[in-house]
Amino acid sequence: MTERAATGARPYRGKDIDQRRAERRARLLDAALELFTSTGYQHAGIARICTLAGVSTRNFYEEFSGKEAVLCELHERINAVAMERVTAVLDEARELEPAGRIRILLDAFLSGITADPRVPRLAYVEAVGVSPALERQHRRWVEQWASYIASEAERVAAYGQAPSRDYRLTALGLVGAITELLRAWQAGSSSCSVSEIAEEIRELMLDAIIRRPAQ
Amino acid sequence: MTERAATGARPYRGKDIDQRRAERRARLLDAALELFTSTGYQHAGIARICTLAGVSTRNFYEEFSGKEAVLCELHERINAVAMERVTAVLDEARELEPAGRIRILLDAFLSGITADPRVPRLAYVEAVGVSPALERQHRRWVEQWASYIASEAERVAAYGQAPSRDYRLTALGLVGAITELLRAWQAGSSSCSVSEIAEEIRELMLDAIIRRPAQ
DNA sequence: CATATCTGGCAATAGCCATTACCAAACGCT
DNA sequence: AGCGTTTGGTAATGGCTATTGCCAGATATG
Repeated sequence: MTERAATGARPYRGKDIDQRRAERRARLLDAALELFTSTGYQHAGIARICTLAGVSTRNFYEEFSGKEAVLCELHERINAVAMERVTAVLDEARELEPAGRIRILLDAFLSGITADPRVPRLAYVEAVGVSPALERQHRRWVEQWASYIASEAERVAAYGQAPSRDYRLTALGLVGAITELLRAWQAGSSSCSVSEIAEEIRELMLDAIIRRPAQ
Repeated sequence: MTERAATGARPYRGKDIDQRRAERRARLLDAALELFTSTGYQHAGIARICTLAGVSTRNFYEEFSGKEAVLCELHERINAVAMERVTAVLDEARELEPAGRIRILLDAFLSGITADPRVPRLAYVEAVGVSPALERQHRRWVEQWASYIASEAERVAAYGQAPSRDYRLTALGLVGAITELLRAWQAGSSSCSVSEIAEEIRELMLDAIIRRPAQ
């Protein structure tokens, strides 16, 4: 009688139960991305997100603990997807010379992140200064990107094209440079093109890594 | 009889009327800076700001139109003060060689902005993604700082130590690098010292400006 | 075909907080 | 010293929105 209560894997409305949950989740994330980047995170109401997603508020709370949880997941996904893409591309180019790897890394990252202008907007504007938790998450990713860049720099150094030194701060600065250029790009789409940004960052990065020992 | 209503410059409680207003304003700004950077802008209530400032909510609305106006003014002041300081220092060093000017510029900016950790926190974390108006204000200042750096770079170029080219994007990236390093510094005070940041940015900047024509 | 069970939408609730009306007290002028 | 005016604190109000309880409809199974 009551022992069937724990089933839950039975198809219901043509689809599996957690399949529908997943679809709702995806629609909610899409709608949230849209609203967070148009009306802004603060002024985006849960009701509106649900309406846009075609999901009731009841179901919203079945998936997320609140608005901030949605923002967290979006932020996490954006970074994870970008990181995965970059890692995959760099794994392909294992035999390439270090400087070429950096070019590849940047192209992969930038083409991915600028495919949808809402993505950099969410990651670099809307998700800033929201809560201590999100701030920690953001710092974690920044550190991760920085150490990724630093390890590539060390590879260049091992190749003999750059001095052997601690690249942590340099990498952190480069992450900031990329972030700011993307933020500017996203704010006014007329000010500069993606290829210009890519070119600029590439030069900035190579100059910072292949640095003359001292001045 | 009623014509005296427009006076308002008569001393009231020992002090002039607009003098007291100015003092209240200052106290409110101080209290807001403190709360915005501790509990965060969003979760900082107007009542708390007033309590901390020793000012009633009534007087708050006499000075500011709302919480966001306070944040705007803080953001504006921080940038204006920093810009003034940098301009003053550079005016002194009019005869210095261009590369030395850049060193001076950075030292002045960094020593000023890091004197109070709350300042970079407010400018680079709390004031981000709050409203379209604040975002515009932020962009205005970023552009201003970037063009300032760009003009210094052109000075280096004119001196013959750097190629003559468009430095706008480079400067924008450098602003981002500075911002990110300060954001990291402010987040965890143990990760890096101000002097390390200063050193790093100096190198980053000089390398980016005194760039080999092409590679 | 009927019933027990699950699902999801609607609307009520409840808490929070900005904003302002009002009143009491302080102050300067005559 | 008294009065009219200005000041400032307090407390009420009003609106907004996140959150959840409840019910009607849908669904699979016996």
